[in-house]
Order: sequence, then structure tokens, then C-alpha cells
Amino acid sequence: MKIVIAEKPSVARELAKVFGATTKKDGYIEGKGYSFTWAFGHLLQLAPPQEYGFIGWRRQHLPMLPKKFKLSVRKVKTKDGFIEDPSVRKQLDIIKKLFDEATEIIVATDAGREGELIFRYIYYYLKCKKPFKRLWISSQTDEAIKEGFRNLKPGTDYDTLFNSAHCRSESDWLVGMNATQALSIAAGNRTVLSLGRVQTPTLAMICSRFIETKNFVPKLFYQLSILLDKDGQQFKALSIANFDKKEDAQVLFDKIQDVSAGFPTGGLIKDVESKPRKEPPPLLHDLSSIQQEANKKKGYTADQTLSILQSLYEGKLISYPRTGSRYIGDDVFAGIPKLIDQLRNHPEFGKSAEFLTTVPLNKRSVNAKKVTDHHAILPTGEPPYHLSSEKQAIYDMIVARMLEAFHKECVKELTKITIESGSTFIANGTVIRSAGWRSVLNDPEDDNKGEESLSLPKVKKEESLPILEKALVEKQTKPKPLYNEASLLKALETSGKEIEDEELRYAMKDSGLGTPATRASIIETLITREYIKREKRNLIPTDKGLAVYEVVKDQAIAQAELTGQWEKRLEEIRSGASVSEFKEEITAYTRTITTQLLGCGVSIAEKATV
DNA sequence: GCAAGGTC
Repeated sequence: MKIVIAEKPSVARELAKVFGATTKKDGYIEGKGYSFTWAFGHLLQLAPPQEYGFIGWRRQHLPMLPKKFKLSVRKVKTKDGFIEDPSVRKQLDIIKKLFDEATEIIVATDAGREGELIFRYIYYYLKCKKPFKRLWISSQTDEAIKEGFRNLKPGTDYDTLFNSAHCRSESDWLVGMNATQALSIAAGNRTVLSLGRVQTPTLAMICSRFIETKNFVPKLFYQLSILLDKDGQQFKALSIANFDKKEDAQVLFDKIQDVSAGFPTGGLIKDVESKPRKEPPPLLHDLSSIQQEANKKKGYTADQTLSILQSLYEGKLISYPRTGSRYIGDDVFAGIPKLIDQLRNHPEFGKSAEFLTTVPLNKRSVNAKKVTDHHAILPTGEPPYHLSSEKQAIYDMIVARMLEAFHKECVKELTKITIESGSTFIANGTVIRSAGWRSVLNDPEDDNKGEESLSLPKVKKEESLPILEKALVEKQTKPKPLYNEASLLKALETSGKEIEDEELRYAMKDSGLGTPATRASIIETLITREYIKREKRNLIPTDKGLAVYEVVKDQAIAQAELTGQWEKRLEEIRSGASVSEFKEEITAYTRTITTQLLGCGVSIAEKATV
């Protein structure tokens, strides 16, 4: 019997289907000489400190540097504390039995670092010695799966990938467990003060933005505004110049030749500029982008959206949701026309769907090279029934985005009118010439760009128009907004470097903090620790969070760059570089940060433990 | 009691 092990049940089912294996057993599917079994993500984790004899949180244990790490079965939280997850134990027993009977083991966990680790931890925990082969595919279509099975790799080809994954795992344990205990002990052991490679830089981003906002001193400035009239259609224009002093603004304000000052047509049109602007449709959704949209439009937390997505996925209504890709391959694209066709009678999206059946589809979201383990989120085409309003809302966002992504670009006409009256004024207008993808939802535009979507009258250069009103407007500079879940998720993708451009953000996503699948839980961890709280839709630090931030803000553990540095080294390990060298550095760093944190003592004690 | 990673 050949055993195939996948990362999750859905993938095992898919593989079994391709092979025509149909006999459902407890924990695996059998047929055609194969058994297809699965994990549920990581079944094993690095054992906690107490399993190495570090009982209680004590200064003299630190730094805890296990010679050899142990694995333990994933725990689940119950009212009596943490216990071994029984479903995980059961699945491990099933996998063990299958491995014992196996004539060949085929590893079909996701094609990436963590997928490799998920299998290897199981393999070593079960003390399995049989050789294994690796299925390495980046698309789940029947053809890709068949091709992958014809082209299995020797398991040892991925030893260096496992090394890099293993290093990532142990390094996070060493730094996280030691720093957490060190800081907690330093503060008097009254509460858990956790630190980690990902959570601490995230906390630092929230704190530094909060402090920046709090200390922000708004600056007053002045601008002039006029209201013009062209054959009954009125429009507003603003002075190009800003003035720090009111008196300076007043001088030019007095020179405005408005009607009430006795000038019937005091606004001279110096220039009229019209140019079209094309807006391509948005890319399909990945996990992060839909979490952001759901937070902006519905106020759902990243965690809520993830669990809604999980249940839609389990109901077979949408494709795998924990994806970091906003693209699909050509094979998946081939199924899109059918998905769109099914929506022709949809009460809200029927018209858009109907239209799309008559035109060539936009292929901006089609790029097989940008599909990694999983493609962008799509509906499966399975009809949804009786969804709760929350599930319906998320489902509709996925359907709408699909229609938008394959739609035509939106064409706008930008008009800029320059007016002279004592000083120079500008009126900006945007008119949508062809709505394209924007017709799907008809959402008002994101107004954060300060772009006014109003239409301006047709005016001619050199003509003079009456100025009906003038005003001297007092304005003030604004601080950067506090983080909310949407802006934080976006910032985490690029380690706090906020990048507007979607494509550039994608290129940088490998240097982001955390992964799509873990970001929601990072936010929840910081809330559980009482480091941050939700206030309206914002995420703001608590006094405890700020106290921790003050202690660690200049240390490496609070810098997003630490992840970038690790990633660089891990990638070198994957291509064959020495493992021991990196481990020595991590050990040294663990010693350093432990000593530093233990020494911070009193400064944190009162502030963080109230 | 604690990390980050994956998933039901």
C-alpha cells in the first residue's frame, strides 16, 4: 500500500479523487493501491520548557537552551487548562498505522517551508525510518496533480528546506520563550509579559503610531476658496498657495474680484486641462485583502473574517481561504466563465454577470507564476443557502470581487481648471466616462485620496466667470491615523512600510511580518495579553503595552527587520548554507536579550503589572 | 503561564 499524506483533509480528498480512490475510512481514503491521509496543519509542536525540567519561571533557568528539542502533541485549551488535542492524537495513531503498513510514503503537504515541517515533525515523532518521496505541485488541478505524481522527487531533495523550517521553529522558541520569561520575571512575575519575533514588532508599530498621534501638534494654515458660476452651474476652486499666517492670506483674499466687490466676471480662466485616466480592476482577493475589506466595510475583526471564511470553505462554497496569492493560473481561469454564467440571475450581480458573458474577460488576475501554494479566493459555484448575514456579506464580497477582477477597466476623465483672481486657484473634477469594474458594486470611491468625484462645467480658456462667493478657510494639519485592523494588516504585509502600489506590495510580501494565516491570531494575542485594545475601530495600546514597548523599543526583538534578517539566513540554509552557524548566532542573541531583559527590573515592574 | 506556525 502506498501512503499519501496531505497537509489537510481537503487536499487529500482532491488527490484521492484524481486517483479514483473512493473508500472512506476513518482518517483516510483508500483505493487503487493507495491510502490518502492527512494532517490538520501542525499536529506537533516544540515541547514547552517544563518538558526539559524548567519547572516554574525562574531566573536561574535562563536562558533555557535545550540541547535537543522534543516534540509534543498539539494542545487544546479546556476549562481544566491545556490538554492533548484528542482528535490530533487519534489522527497521529492513524498515520502511524498507515506508515507501518506502507510500501511507499508520498509527502503531499503544501509545497513550502511549513508544509515540509508539518510532515517531518510527524515523521520523526513517529520514529518512522522508511524512505519517502515528495509531491511538489503549485496548482491543484487534475492535470497538475497527475503530472506531479509522474514526477515525484526523492524526499532527501528537501532536507535543506526542512533545515530552514526547523531553524525557524527552534529560533522562535528560543527567543520567544526566553524573552517572555525574562521580562515577566524582571517585572516581578505577576503577569505574563510575552515577547516574540512577530508580536513585539507588531506591538511596536501600534505603540509608536499611537505616541506619534498623541504628541502631534496640529499646525494651522490658511487657504482661499472661491465659488464660480458658469451658466448656472456652480463649482468651487481652492488657492494653490497655503499660508501659515492669516494676514498673508488676508492680503490676497482682499484681491479676489468677486461679484459683491463690484466685479461681475472677476475670475479669469487661465487654463483648462482634461485627460483620461484608466483604472485597472482590482486583483482577486487573498486572505489579507478580504480581511481588510471586511474590516473597512463591515467592521469585522481579522479573526472574525477568518472564521467566517473557514466555515464557508468547510461548506464547500469558497476555495481555500488562507492564501497569500491574488492570482489564479490559466487552468482555474478556464472555469471562470461558468462561475460567472451561474450568476446571471443573481438579484444584485446579475447585470454585471450578464455583461461579462458578452465580452472578453480581463486577465489581470491571471498569472500562474504568482500562484504559490494556493490561488486567490474564489467561489466554488456551489449554490449557497440560508447563510447568516455575516457569512452572506463575506460570500458576496468574494463574488463581487470575482466579477470586478474580470471586468473592464474604469475610465475617468480628470479635469483641472486654473483660475486667476488676485492669485491662482484650481478646481479639480473627475467624471467617470465608463464605469467598467466600478459598476459591479457602485461603491462611493475611497475618499482618502482627496479626489473629488464631481463634474465640472465646460469652460473655455481666457473666458471670465463671476465669483459668487469667497472665503478664507482655516485648516489644520492632521496626524497619521491610528492603526485599525485593516491598516495594520496592510502594514504587516510590508513590515510597517506602507506601500500604496498593489504590485510592489506583492513583491515585498516575502519580507512581511507573520503570514496570512497567522496575522489575525497575532492581533488576538496582543489583545489577550492586554497590550492593546479595540477602541471603536482603532487598535490602541494599553498602559501595559506602552510600558513593554518602552523597555524593548530599541532592541532587535522589537524591529520588523529582525524577521527580514532571519529570512535571508533561512533562505541561505535552504540553498545549503551551514545550520550550526545560524543556530550559534541565535543562541548568542538569546543569551544577550535574556540578560538585558532580566536587568531592566524596576522600570517595568510598576507600570506593566497594575 | 510563554513563540510562531499551520488547520478544524
